[in-house]
Amino acid sequence: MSTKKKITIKDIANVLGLSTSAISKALNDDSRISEKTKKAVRQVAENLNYQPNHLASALRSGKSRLVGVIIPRNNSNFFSSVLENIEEVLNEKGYNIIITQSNESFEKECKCIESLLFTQVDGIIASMANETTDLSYYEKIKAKGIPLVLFDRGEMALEVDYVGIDDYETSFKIVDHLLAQGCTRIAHMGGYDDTRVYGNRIKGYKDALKERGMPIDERIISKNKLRIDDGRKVMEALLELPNRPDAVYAASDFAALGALQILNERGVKVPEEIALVGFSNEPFTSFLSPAISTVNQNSAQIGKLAAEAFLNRVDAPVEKGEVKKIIIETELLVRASSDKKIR
Amino acid sequence: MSTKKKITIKDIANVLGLSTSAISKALNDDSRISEKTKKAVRQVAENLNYQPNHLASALRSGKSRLVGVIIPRNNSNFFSSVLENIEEVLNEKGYNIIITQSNESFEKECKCIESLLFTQVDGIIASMANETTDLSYYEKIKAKGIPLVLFDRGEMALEVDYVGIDDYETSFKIVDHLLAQGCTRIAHMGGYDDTRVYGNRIKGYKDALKERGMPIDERIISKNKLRIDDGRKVMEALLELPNRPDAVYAASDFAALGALQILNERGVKVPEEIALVGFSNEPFTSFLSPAISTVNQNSAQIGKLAAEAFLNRVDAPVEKGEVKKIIIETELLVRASSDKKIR
DNA sequence: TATATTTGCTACATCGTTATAGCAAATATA
DNA sequence: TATATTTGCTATAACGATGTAGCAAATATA
Repeated sequence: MSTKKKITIKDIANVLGLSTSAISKALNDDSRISEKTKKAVRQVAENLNYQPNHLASALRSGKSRLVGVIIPRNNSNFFSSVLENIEEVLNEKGYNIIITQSNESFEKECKCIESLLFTQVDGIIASMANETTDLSYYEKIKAKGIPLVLFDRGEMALEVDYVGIDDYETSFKIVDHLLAQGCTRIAHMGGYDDTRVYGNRIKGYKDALKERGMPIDERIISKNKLRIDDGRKVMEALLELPNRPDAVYAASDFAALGALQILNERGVKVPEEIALVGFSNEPFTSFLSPAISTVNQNSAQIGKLAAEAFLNRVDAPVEKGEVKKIIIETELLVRASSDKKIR
Repeated sequence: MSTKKKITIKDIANVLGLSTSAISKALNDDSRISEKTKKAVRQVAENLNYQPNHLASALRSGKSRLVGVIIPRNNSNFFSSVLENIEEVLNEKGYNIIITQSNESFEKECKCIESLLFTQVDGIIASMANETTDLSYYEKIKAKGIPLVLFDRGEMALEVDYVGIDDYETSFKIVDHLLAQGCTRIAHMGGYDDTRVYGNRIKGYKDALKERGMPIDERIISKNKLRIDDGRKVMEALLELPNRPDAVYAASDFAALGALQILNERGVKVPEEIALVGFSNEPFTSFLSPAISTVNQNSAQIGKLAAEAFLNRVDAPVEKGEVKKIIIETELLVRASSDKKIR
């Protein structure tokens, strides 16, 4: 009943009168073992219900077949979709993933790295916490020669592979869309611009306006944490202005939600009086009325590409192999909140 | 520069002219090593930037200090909150967690179990996929003597520790609340009743009505996957009925959302004409207008208790130690969708 | 003072695999 | 037929830690 006794390759070896090396090779499909023996070994392994001891092989081979993933927080659809795809790609190659959450805290992020290294992961795929500016822990990973791939929240300063979207370019798409809707005064709810992502969105927004010959008014540009409440407060302030904006581009769906709540509460017509666009395609944006236009970041693709970047690094020589920065296309999802039905 | 060379206890031993056993013992704070030596060892370890090899100690000690967690899907707030708390409790005790997702598929769930066992986890904390009825894989975990804790989606059939809410009792709370609001015809959007969770909610709903002397009408009880679209379809059908319900209790927030969309689209006043209550406290329920009343499942507590249940199993003799079924209180969050302001 | 106990360490085996070297038999090549 | 190569396996030593046995010196007990 109780399978207390653990079956090892030694047991298989005893049954077949072979050496443990032969068993190990047979199970790993080594060319120097005859087909006949392999078949017999596999048969016996199954009969005995043999389960390879991962720890032993990892210790001996120096490969744990474990990949650590660090995400800021697992409450957004974006990250859970990225994770799902990383897992799918890596599982196929025999890797398991260990997921850790930094909770947007630099300190916790360091702990995550520590414990992943402790667990002897073969690589780390990470999205940095917003508050992280000290890159020494990431340098430590690199120094150990462990493949490191960043996604979404990266740092160009770090010489590592990166997969993300073009935030700058996406701001152009949004601004152009709003201009095409006839908007002439587009406000921006931005994140703190010391994070690359939000900085680029702000920069793209300003450059787009400039290139289209529109004025930039700092009074309708805000920077904060982009939570629902931030969106509410900023929207309230915007409505107080002598000349209201006729569009709001929020760099986060949560801020956009806050803005929409205020607009609905005040009876401001969306999109007729003020058009609204968010960012990230959180599922709830489509639940609301009006549904909020937003940006699909192709999270599935980001996950797949990040996993593949890791796999390439494992094979390819790590040293001096020109890091890859992969930027993928975003898709502007135009919904009711910014669709004036103009043709 | 490149720390290619790995530092082991052997290196520390060489520096100090001691044996490796002495180093191991010193680092593990063995009483048979003098304070002076311990201090010296710790000092050298730090100087050399020694990182213990987890695989080696896991192999030798037979304890990996890894705990596997299986969740159906990581897109709900509930699971991500449970995870966060499991991690917090276990990290503190020196455990790392490996998160796997079954995607609600029995087949994938089996793979998750396989790969967790392969990774030699010290225990598994799981919430079962809805379609799982064959418990043989879970029996396999038990047979191996590895602590197993189920949460939320469990099976009484399995003799293992369990942490969850009282779905049956919660249905009483909801029905009573709706009755108190003056509702007399309460519809139920339920899940498939072969899953314990949904079965209990349905049972609680019916028994509550019975106990309060209300009739049960099968025509206003539906069973499906409780996605947004299911909620929409069922709500449409309910509105077609000759005698509409004046309240809807949906066993999922997503179904409740679908229902609300239809009600809003048709101009049915919520809660005046039809009151609505969901289940799970997904964040979006509070974003909507009207905000949907729902049930807070105390996910944080579930996570903490599940982790603690595992820790207890590790210490306590596993055999015949009466399994613990922990049921925690839920909280009904009354919001606009069911609050008729009656006193 | 003789014996028992404690202290502080060393030597060695071990966890379950895999990597390396090597060897006999079978097969290919000259 | 003699030599080279391939095939199919064995023996042995790791990987890096830890647990057990044991031993000398220091300390306690009789």
